[in-house]
Amino acid sequence: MPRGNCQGQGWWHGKFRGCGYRLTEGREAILDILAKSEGHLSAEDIYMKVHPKYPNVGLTTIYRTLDVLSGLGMVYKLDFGDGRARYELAEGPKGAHHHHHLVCTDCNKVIDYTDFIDEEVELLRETEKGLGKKYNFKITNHVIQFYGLCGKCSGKK
Amino acid sequence: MPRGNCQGQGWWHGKFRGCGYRLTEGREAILDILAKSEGHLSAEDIYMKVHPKYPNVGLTTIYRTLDVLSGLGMVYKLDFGDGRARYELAEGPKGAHHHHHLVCTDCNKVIDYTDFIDEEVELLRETEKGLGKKYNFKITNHVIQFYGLCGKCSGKK
DNA sequence: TTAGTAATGGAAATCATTTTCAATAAGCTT
DNA sequence: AAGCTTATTGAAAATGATTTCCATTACTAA
Ligand SMILES: [Mn+2]
Ligand SMILES: [Mn+2]
Ligand SMILES: [Zn+2]
Ligand SMILES: [Zn+2]
Repeated sequence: MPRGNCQGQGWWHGKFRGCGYRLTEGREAILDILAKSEGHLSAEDIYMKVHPKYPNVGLTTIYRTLDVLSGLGMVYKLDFGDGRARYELAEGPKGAHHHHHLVCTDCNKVIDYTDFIDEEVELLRETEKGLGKKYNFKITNHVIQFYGLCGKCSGKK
Repeated sequence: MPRGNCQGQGWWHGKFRGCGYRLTEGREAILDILAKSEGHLSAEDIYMKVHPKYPNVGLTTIYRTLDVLSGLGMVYKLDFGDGRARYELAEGPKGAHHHHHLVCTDCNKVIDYTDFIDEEVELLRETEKGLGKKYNFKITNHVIQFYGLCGKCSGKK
């Protein structure tokens, strides 16, 4: 039963099974919600969405599954500073959609942006290579977030 | 008593007072610890260090002060995924020391790096300008972190 | 002084996430 | 199809970082 690092091929059935995980109703439900919701959902958000159709899937399973998924690199666990973790699919059914985030520190609005992504990604690639070598790190991921005030919030009091 | 956004001049006495905050023993102690510790301290870490000398400063005050400080932009509140917030001074007594982070997802070791900082900062400046205009955001801060396995952890089992 | 208000600490409350544990279900082997 | 092994599960309880309460104290300005 090979666990651990199982970067694999296609979509989830195979990936899951290939890594020794069992494919259960709850796990599929969660993945489905993540795939179609296209947002930044908290564990509880997901629970709310899964519950109507699968009332027997508990919050604990949501947390556990999210953990497995982010361990497999299928899901990113994000922190926007609002006290709860948020999750998004690493890549949709039809390929990646790499983006970074713009976060309003006042109302917590989050914008996905892809502008400048190419330049950023290129620089990141080089940086990762350089840092990896210099500090002997095997870099697998990065986070770039800009914080500030959205239009609505900067025109407040 | 002008509160809120008080981006100011020099070092803390002035900044604090200028923003209508009172400079108290506890606050000074916390700032001192942050200034000399040069790490990524949690609220409790700070409490531990402050307590011997100022046994009458409570954890609650640590949290409150840290909040004020990050509100003033004097301190960065960081999340490395280990379940507690960590703090670092935004700029030391002798000027800024802008850096980004390299985080081991296994042992939570954190490395401050300044390599590539110039290129990164330049790109960030442009990106901020572009994003700010396009999304009508007043960007005040950014976070760049690379995640991966440190040498020790990548050579594990 | 004196009043007005900011700041404090200790205890209690919050609340997201984890842990425990007995029950159940997946996938594999007959 | 039935049995077996063990991953997975849900509910409830535990955890633990951060907040909130509130009565008390410390500043500041007039
Ligand atoms: Mn996103
Ligand atoms: Mn740092
Ligand atoms: Zn906003
Ligand atoms: Zn490590």
